[in-house]
Amino acid sequence: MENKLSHTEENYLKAIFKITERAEKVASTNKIAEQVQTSAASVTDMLKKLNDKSLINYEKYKGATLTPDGIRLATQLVRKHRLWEVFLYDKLKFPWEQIHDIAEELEHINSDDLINRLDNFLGNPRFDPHGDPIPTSEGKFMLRNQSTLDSVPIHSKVILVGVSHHSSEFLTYLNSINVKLGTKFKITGKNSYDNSLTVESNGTQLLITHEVSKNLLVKPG
Amino acid sequence: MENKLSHTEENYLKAIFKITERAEKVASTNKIAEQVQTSAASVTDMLKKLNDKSLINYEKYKGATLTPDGIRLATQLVRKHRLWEVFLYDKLKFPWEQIHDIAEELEHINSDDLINRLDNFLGNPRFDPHGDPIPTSEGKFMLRNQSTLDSVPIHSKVILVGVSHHSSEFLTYLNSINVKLGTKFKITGKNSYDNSLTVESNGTQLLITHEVSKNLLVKPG
DNA sequence: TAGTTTTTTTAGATGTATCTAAAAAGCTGA
DNA sequence: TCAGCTTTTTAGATACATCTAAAAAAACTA
Repeated sequence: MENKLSHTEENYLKAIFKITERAEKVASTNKIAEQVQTSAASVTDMLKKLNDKSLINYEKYKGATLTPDGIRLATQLVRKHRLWEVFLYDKLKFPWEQIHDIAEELEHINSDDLINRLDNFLGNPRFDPHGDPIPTSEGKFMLRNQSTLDSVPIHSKVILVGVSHHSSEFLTYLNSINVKLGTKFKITGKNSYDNSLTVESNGTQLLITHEVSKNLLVKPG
Repeated sequence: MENKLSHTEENYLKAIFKITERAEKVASTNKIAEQVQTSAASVTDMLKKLNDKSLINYEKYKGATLTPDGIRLATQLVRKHRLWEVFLYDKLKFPWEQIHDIAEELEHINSDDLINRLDNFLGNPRFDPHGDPIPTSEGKFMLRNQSTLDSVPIHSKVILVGVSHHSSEFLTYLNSINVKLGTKFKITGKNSYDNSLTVESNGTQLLITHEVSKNLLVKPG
């Protein structure tokens, strides 16, 4: 845990964190390969290496989980990524669909002093421009009671507080229908045959497909 | 010139720029090795590679100079480095002796949009916290009529506008004698046997060695 | 200019991150 | 359960950046 990690190693840790954070208990070789956009063979090599460094628990054919050290490092990477996103969005006025890729690079810069000063400079934000919580320097996440738009009952009134995909395509689509964090929705209809929704927002009616609604995080409002 | 360069390649370009910017017409293998802290053999390998990419002119045993493309890239790196230094100093309130090393990492992030937005965010500064000029996005440098403190006549009054070494040791020493950009000096004495100076600054007398005075850039004031 | 010293290059390794192709292990369903 | 499919690993290459040791070229200097 004393040695600095390469960018590549850091990206693998983040990928395993991301995979095991949601549904899966362990991150399989193929899932990781997909996440870091490489071959399964390369992943196997890296898993051995990270296992030797005690950052993951890995056994042949059984996938990987993060060790406490691995979790700590991955959480700090997430903290850095999200704080840089706030900087790019709030200070440099980048549109939200462009911040992810630049933050991917900035997050690899290693200086605790830098990131803590940045945190203060930004006013210690607790959520990033996609609505994701920013871990504290101790690794604690702020939790929020939120649900996905596809799971709230008809006639509910909700506020968009986050998006669970950060791709430029998805966010650009949301821009085009004038949906952003803070946008209020009232569910006016549910179509059970394709799970699409009709909602009222900004005084207009919108059709939201299931593919979109399951990636919109909302709270009652 | 279309391919992205590795951090290492960029560091070599910067090193050659730095060497040929001052005295030397060409950058020798050994000078470069010293600058990037590696062996002469490694430098030879890299010079061949950069020559193949048309970023430098290199002939065996004859050292290297930058091509126009190489100059353009090196200048953009200098621009990025110095703008990040302004950010770290002005916005994050880092002391000036700590900003160089972090900017070394930040300068490798590639996004013209990022750096131009940063420039605007910082108010389009023309000099960095060490007093070095920041190139414009077109690669133009602001020049200033300045001289080194060791070369001004006795009884002159001058203002410190730059330092030509950025090492943490040197800058920490200047902090300790309460010298910073903008500090005014009056030369009260010159000791010809060791070229040290006595100066009046902030109402107190200081002894400045030749080693220090030749790295202080001043303008009349 | 011829010998000596310095500088630079070549040759041959090492370690990291990657790949493809093929083998091995694991899973699944008739 | 075992044949076939999927997943994962191994084996063997490639490319990059680096090193040390030794050879070659260039630069001094007496």
